[in-house]
Amino acid sequence: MENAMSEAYQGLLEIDRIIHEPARLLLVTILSAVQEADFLYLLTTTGLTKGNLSSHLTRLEQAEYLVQEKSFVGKTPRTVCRLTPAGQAALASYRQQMGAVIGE
Amino acid sequence: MENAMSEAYQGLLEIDRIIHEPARLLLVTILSAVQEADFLYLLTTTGLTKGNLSSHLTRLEQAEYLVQEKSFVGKTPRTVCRLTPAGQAALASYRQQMGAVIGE
DNA sequence: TATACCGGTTTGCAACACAAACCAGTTTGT
DNA sequence: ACAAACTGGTTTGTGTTGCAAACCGGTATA
Repeated sequence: MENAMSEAYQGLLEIDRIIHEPARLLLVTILSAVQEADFLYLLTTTGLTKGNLSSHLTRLEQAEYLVQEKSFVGKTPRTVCRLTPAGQAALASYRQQMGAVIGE
Repeated sequence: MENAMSEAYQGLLEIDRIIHEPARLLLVTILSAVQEADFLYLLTTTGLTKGNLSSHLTRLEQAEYLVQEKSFVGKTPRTVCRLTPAGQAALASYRQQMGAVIGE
């Protein structure tokens, strides 16, 4: 039983760090709920600074967990973000792993 | 509902980083199950390197989440670790917060 | 007397989360 | 018309920290 335990929990050491970071977990959790959100919406709902938000979005984009689509609304720029299937899968997997550790 | 959501999840940004770190979450999870464990037991069950294990234990000790009691068994040193009440409380609180986010 | 092990700790470094400074463009004030 | 302030972000600088490797005092082995 102790062996079973340690094997079940050791997965923690390989958990997805991209998602595990609290700010990004917050972002992907929000995005998984609303499908689509722009920079300013994420800025106010998360309370992150602009710099932080920008860099976390970039990191998630590099991981191909989300896409940022840049456009103009009238004359002001607008960035809208959406999770990719890979991002949704990564979040689902993370939830499952963490659920096993903290939960039941 | 979106407001309720964002408020519920924003706590993520203040989550306890001491516990949140995977290696330490693994350690406190194990310790919460077995009450007491020595360095070598933790070394083999976690698969951490000695250096890593040592520094994470030190960090948890500084946070007063665990105590390390050093003694000698015959002529070889032995370090046994046990969670403090504060440590148990911190883990319980962490589980609750993360459970709320990942949805159990 | 080396040599290798034991039970750890300390050191060195690359990664990174964060905030502050910055930037191109637009609107507002005078 | 010109400057100042605002908008929607990005880039830069820095302190922290997670990690592995080197190290350390002691003990058993050859």
